[in-house]
Amino acid sequence: MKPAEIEYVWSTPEQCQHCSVRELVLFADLQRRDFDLIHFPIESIALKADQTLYRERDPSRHVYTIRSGLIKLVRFLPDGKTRIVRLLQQGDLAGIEALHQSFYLQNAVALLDTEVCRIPVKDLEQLNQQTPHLYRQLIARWHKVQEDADIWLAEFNIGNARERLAKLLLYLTHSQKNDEFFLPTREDIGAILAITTETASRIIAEFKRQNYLQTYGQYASIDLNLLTKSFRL
Amino acid sequence: MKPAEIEYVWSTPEQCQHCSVRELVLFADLQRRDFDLIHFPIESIALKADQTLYRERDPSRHVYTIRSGLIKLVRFLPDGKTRIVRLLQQGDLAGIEALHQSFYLQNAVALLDTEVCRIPVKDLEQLNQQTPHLYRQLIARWHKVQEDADIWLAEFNIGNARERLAKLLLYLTHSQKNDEFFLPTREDIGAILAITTETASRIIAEFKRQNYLQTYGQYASIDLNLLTKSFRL
DNA sequence: AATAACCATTGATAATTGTCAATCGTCTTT
DNA sequence: AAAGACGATTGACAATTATCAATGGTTATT
Repeated sequence: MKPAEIEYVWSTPEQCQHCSVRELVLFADLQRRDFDLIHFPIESIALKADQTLYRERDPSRHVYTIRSGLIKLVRFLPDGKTRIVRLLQQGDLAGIEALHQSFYLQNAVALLDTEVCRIPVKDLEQLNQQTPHLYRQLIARWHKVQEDADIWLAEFNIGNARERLAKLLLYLTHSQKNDEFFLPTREDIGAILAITTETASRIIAEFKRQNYLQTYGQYASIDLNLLTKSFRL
Repeated sequence: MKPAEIEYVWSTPEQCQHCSVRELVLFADLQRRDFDLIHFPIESIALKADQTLYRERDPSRHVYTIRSGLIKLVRFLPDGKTRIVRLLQQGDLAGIEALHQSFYLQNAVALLDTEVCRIPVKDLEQLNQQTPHLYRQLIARWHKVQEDADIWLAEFNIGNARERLAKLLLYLTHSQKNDEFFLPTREDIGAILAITTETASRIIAEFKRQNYLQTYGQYASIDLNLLTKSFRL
């Protein structure tokens, strides 16, 4: 990306069409002059649903800022089972482990059509040495890894399946501006909560019957009052 | 800690008695001259088993390097249940979230008599600005948070209770030099694996009967061959 | 030594979840 | 429109785990 383009983006973010830096929350603290330091290419990548961004053990030469859409981070276990260890959405940084290790730790797969910006790690590290304005956001990203891990470990893995699914629904709504949110397939819900596809399906169906949940294709909305009261969340 | 003391530690690590910097793996990459930059106090703290180092939502003004012992990071859920979200041992950094947030995310409780070094965050941040040799290790610590979280999410929460307990035992041995390792109480095992105390006890007892496991008070050792073959780990 | 406190273990039973299989609904392809 | 593919749902039953309760063992305290 040429400096002129960055300048353009920086000055009139509204008009950003391609690979907008405005969405790169990782660069949120950068000052106008910091963008002059960016001489490396940042490519915008459009992923279709189900496409893989990177795989576990792939050489990790880039990190990816998510501009829109939804990414699942998946780990395959020796026994063939799979586990979704995190969901990433707008503003999140995928592949952050590239900052310390030469390969990725998980598989990153798009759940929806998803746009990401690809940032070379080498250049990012160099930029970090040239300006102090990046560091804070990097730490913030690492911090979010820990926060999310805590939530996933503590909230999504304790109590019975109904309670866990209720917490997942809350998590999915909270990260949306409007009421509707993307509801993963029952198989993916199972991989998130460590339950079977059938159990996930049964509970989703039950929640729909009890009007806790309405679904519209792949999307859904919840009745927050009913749900929180029923589960004391 | 005075520069002279640091110098002393640096030159003859064997003779370190109090709050040895040698153990501070966070400072592993620091050069001799970097230690001259450390003008802030690093206190050594001795925790008895069951003592709390810090609590969730406490103001987070320090990070803690663990010199010896074992720390559990605990989260209490609204419904009164508790979950152990990570174990920290020698070389690990407790309270790393202090680098980005003004309060701790979890409760840190010693499982054993534990020695930690207390490092003020403000000073650590300043040191990080004065020398480039700290950054790498900080990233390494954040990275480990993610690695551990992945393991805990993927390994300890999939499969039935017996498989999960087998994986926990492997995890506990792998982090020890010798064969013996600290075996948490059945209640803590339950809080790690999201099973009840009784289930944990039943399986531990079963493993002992099958000679997968021998216990010696709070410590234990496993028959690695038997265990891995029985569970294809 | 006796008692108390605490943790581990075990039993009996209920509740939850997994497994295997069939059906339903929707969407795509022919 | 018909057939096929795929995911969601449901049923029946088995396996696992939780719950409630009692007992055993160890350690600390009196």
